[in-house]
Amino acid sequence: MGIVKAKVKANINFGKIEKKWQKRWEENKVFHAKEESKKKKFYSLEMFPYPSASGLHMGHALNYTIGDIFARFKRMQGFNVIHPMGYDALGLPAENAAIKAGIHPEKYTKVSMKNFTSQLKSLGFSYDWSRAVNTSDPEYYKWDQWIFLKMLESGLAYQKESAVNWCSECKTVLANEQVVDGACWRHEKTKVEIKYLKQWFFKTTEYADELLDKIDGLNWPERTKQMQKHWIGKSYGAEIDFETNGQKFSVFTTRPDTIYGVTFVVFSPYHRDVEKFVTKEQKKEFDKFMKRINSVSEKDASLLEKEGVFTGSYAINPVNNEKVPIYLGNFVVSDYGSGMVMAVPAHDKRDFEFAKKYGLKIKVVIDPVDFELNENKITEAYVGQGTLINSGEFNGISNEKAKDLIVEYLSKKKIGRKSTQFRLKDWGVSRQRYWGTPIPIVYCKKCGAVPVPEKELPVKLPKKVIFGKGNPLLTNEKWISVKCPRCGGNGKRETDTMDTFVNSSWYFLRYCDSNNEKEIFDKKKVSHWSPVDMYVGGAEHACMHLIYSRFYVKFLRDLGLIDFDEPALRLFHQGMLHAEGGEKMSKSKGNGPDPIGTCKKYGVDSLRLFLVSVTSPDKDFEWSENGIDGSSRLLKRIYEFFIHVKIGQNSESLNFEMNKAIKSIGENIENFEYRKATIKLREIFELMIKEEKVQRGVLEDFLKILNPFCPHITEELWEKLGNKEFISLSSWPQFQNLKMNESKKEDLNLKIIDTASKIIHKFEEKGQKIKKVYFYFVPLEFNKVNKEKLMEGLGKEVFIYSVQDKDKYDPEGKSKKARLGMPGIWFE
RNA sequence: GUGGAUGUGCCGGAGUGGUCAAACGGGAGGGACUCAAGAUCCCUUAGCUUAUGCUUACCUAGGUUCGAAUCCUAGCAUCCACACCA
Repeated sequence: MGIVKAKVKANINFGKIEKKWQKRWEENKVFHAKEESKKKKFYSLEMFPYPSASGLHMGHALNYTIGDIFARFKRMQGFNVIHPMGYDALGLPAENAAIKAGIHPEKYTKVSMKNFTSQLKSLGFSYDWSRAVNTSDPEYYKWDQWIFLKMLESGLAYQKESAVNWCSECKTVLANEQVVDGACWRHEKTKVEIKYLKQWFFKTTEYADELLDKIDGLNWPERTKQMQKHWIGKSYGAEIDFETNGQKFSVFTTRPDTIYGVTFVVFSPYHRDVEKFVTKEQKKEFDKFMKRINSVSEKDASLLEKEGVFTGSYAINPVNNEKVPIYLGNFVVSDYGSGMVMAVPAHDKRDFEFAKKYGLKIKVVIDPVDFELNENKITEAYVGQGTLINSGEFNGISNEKAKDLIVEYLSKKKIGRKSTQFRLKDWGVSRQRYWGTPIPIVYCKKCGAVPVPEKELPVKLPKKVIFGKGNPLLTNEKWISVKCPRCGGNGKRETDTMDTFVNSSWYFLRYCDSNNEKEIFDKKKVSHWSPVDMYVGGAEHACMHLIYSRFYVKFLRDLGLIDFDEPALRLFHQGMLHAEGGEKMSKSKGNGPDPIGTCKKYGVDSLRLFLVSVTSPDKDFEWSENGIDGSSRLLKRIYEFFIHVKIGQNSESLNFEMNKAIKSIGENIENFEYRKATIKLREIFELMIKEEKVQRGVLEDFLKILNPFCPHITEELWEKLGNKEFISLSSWPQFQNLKMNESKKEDLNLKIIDTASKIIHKFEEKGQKIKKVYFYFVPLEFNKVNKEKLMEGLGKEVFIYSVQDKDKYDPEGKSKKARLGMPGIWFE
């Protein structure tokens, strides 16, 4: 019999309940978003996933749980919520699978997406699946191509030569991530070479100022904003014209005040004109140097020690006509400024290091004033302030002042000018691979690069290509050969595809009208739902994706397609999930718990609750099997309680506490303090089970505040209470100012008496006699206290004031200490 | 190096200047129920000790205050991001 009893007790079957409600939600289109609603809209979005073959991982589950809780909460608050999901389906892994396992990327992606969809559905997220987008669908990337054409028309898309990583074995370009220790990921022995290809760029720099200026208006995490600012990196300085072999080139500097201290000039090895400067004598050294540099990834380059080589040429400093040697240096960034720097070793750390290494001259031009800087004994660069010396007519001027004066002087002489520079580069969008959006361009011998006409879009990816050698698109001759759209002559298609960040830069707009076949989206629909009100995703996208989408939105706005400036008003980054034991989770180690398996074992609601109750969602946390067991236990107890609870009048204090919980949990969710909310839920549950009977309203309120976290079990219990409608569509309980105030007033008096007598006791212990006690209350509380009670409780003469009283007796300004719950106190 | 964040008991973490030996969860120990296990429930979990008691406690050192985990100053440590941007 004991076994039977146990069975009855453990009667909750999470899996069955989950399936039941997921099916009902879907059948009743509970989470479909419709424009006609009179309610205020709310756009709740999580970053869409790349559908990889390995399926959903716990990080996804965390990301989407955080977003789903928010969306469900907003829905209950009465907003018309749009909460879509889709797939960022184009990308390298699918192509790698084709190369390594012979699976066509299309098939790989289809299977992965199907798998993702069923997994996401089984986790009970409240998505409107009817709006799903798939970026590998020609009906989607058609609009990527359309935007490309618009960029081209606006002069924002252009071609220029740019360096790429090249593997001579694969005969293909490698992404930075495919470069491992300077060699190809598939051919360890094949060193990566640098090749220059003509590639397409988007002029992100055109919007640099706006991208920078609008950051402050965003309700985004501070560090993300900081990162974007740094990424855009606006700096003020001057361009100065140097001359060599009769050719002028301008150098950007933030330190024009040190122009007289230039002792050499350094070019980036990737500078376009580098070879022009290399003399015959230095050719050998130059070649040796270039061989050592074998990745375009500046990350790699930055790990190298400072290295350089003399070109054999000299440049002339325009202010004093000094001849200085031209070097190449691996620390100079090719895309920043003009790809070259004037080196002032005495006053710049990097230049100093370089000069020491190659025995170059060091010339001091700023006198630190409080100590002497000797050129022969200098051990590190002096980057501080001071007075100019060795600087011709500018000697004796403070270097800060000299900055402006020298720029003025340069402009007058027409050898330089004021300038601002951005670290932000134009966005190179060409990728020499298959599984991306084809660039809608045809090359014609007569007409050059000709855009494919809009009505011929989409340019679809051909299915028949060969993977593994070179760019797969080059292997389909039939697809490549087309007539030139302009002259009708023989042309060839562009075989580069676009960076996949292109696809993700505007997907959130397409969600608003994802099935539109006629246009990119309906303007009205987008302006109804957008911009995104709440965006949840990983911090790793702080720069790339989140800048590119801001850029796209500004561009589409200027095209007149949308009427707002920023893609997402509020942003939240979830924390990183670590495997049990603290290591990073990785597929290779196999130490990541699988969300689907976990749900089967403990239930979806248990997982959801656990994911947000360990720590605050923006902090990293460690997976714990025990922890989820704890969450699961709580849900079982809740279920158990609801099955057996007697409905009837409960204590007044439970009503009061429930009311408080409604308020604070609502605030907690709004601020992503999910953990605190779950703590309150536990507390209120503990109070509830102490009651003999509980009112129906209290039970329902409890289910409602639990619903965003645990939607399945709450639907089930909601129905068991006799409700016909979905709890997911019910409204968040109203917070009311309940009575209880009476007793609170008592509390305040008692509390003050208690505290004050403690202090009095201390004073009197020290031998100080106290006769009078003065209290200074905040105005709100001033009326709530009772002077007689205080006198009685303390046995002293009591004076009470409001903080605002002008003629209060307050010798030590104790009234300033008053706050809610505790007055300022002064004794005599 | 630059920018940001953080330091609380065995662990994860709440925490408003007084109600803090510090919520909640996990872990550990003990007990109840059971033939037993699981589940569930109860208790304990800084030290002395068992008293409405004392001592030591919220990174360290100072300070403000009648009173500090909470405010200020300095230091130390940890984490994250960007890393040679001229």
